[in-house]
Amino acid sequence: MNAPTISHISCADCPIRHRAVCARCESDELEALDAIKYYRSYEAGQPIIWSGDVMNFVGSVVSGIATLTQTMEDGRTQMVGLLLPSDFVGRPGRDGAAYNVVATTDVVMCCFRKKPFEDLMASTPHIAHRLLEMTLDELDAAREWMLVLGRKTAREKIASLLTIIARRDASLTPRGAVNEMTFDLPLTREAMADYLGLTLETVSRQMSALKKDGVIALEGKRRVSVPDMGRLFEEAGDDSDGGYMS
Amino acid sequence: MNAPTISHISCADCPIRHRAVCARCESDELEALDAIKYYRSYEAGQPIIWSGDVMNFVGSVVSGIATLTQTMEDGRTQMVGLLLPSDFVGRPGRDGAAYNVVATTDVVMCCFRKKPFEDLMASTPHIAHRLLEMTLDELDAAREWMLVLGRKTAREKIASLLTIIARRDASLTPRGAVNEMTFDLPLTREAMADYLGLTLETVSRQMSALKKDGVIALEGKRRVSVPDMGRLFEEAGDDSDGGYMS
DNA sequence: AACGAACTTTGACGTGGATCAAACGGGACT
DNA sequence: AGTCCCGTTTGATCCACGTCAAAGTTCGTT
Repeated sequence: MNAPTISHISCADCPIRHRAVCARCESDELEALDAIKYYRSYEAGQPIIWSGDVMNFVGSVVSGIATLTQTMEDGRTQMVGLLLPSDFVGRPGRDGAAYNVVATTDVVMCCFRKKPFEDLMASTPHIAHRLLEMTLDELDAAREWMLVLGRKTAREKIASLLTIIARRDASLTPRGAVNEMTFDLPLTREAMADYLGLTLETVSRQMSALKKDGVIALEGKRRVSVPDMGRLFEEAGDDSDGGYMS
Repeated sequence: MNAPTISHISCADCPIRHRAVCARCESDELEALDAIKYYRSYEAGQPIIWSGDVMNFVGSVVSGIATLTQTMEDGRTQMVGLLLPSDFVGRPGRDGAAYNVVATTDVVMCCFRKKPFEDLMASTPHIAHRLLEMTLDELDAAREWMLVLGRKTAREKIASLLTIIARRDASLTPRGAVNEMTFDLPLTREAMADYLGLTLETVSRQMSALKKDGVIALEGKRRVSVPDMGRLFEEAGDDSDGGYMS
């Protein structure tokens, strides 16, 4: 498993402080992006994009958390991606959205109108390359998740999700390689279930089981403490530390 | 769901007749690709790339079928992609392979050494753009498959797989929108199970059930006739015809 | 403080698919 | 023709997770 590349598309003065702006950014690129950007806010629970809609923008999440989901006619839904600050939304060159994007907390997006962005992409190879790297990262993540969905038990699925959230949280506020950590779950039990291909009851039961077994501790419903990250990786069935240690 | 973009990377004289070479190909691009290409053959069952290996090439499948799989320590394996002729393998800019690639039939690949290919990419925006489109297609496919793995029943999973193979087969040998078709299954029951997150016994049982119910007919073990594609799409739980009709 | 709404936990029970096991092709060798 | 090997089918049983139902928790509102 390659460590995800840290690279994203961002205008010059977007308040994304969560990751360093890509070192290869040229100032003229930033200015050009700056000229076509605008901000949009969404409230928790509000849809950002509906599958099939015409999408006339692309953009990055500045703050908050959004989910990418697919739904069947009968209501069964599967989350196919989790969007955290600095994540990119949109598919240059495609007109329609393929998934539902919903804000799970209040969300601020930094948007670029699609046409000018595509023009900029055509004239700025760096941006196209970074976009390719980001898309390859997403593809890796999606395929890793296919293994989780297809072959892991409920307990392993929960542990895998906690691992992913812990890893992303650690990369937002780096503190070196530590063996214990605590973080907030940004998802309801139902959203976790949609991510994992489980029911919310099973998620709840497995969370309780992991707590009983001392793998995690819960403060309230949402705050999770992991006394031993190595133990959590084992529970997830991962053959590595998932790129968390370094 | 967007119809997948038909676009791929191919040298000038590769015998890929299965899809038209991208119309935007400039002849100088083709010549440049031609200069760095070489062919490799693999026998059925032979590994092409092992996860974690250093990959010093990228390339396209010319003939045959290969699978992309991930494996856990204890042997559980999940297929994360199916490579048919004209599909691209490799991740420009990445050194290590993230998955196992195995030839399921005899396979011929048209390879490009990675470094020269990356140089060419840097100097030829068209190639980078096409690669981005292909990666976006793969991402869409992976995410669609996440819904299958996470939320569909065994019977729906089988029907979904048959739908995909029928669709790809139809695009290789176009014959207009027809309601019945027959094709060869390029996979063993075990490979189907690995794709679907099931056991081979369950795959076999569900195939028998679909046969008993008249959704499919089997000639031998591998040849499948579908008297009514619409019926198959319904069985797959798809809200659309999966892009097959046109 | 009392209420209600949304989320979560827990229990009892049913079932779809996994597991274990055995038999059944069909093609490639003697 | 026989037999070996590999893939496939089918059967019997089990269990992880889904389903249905009820109670508990948290938090905002009156």
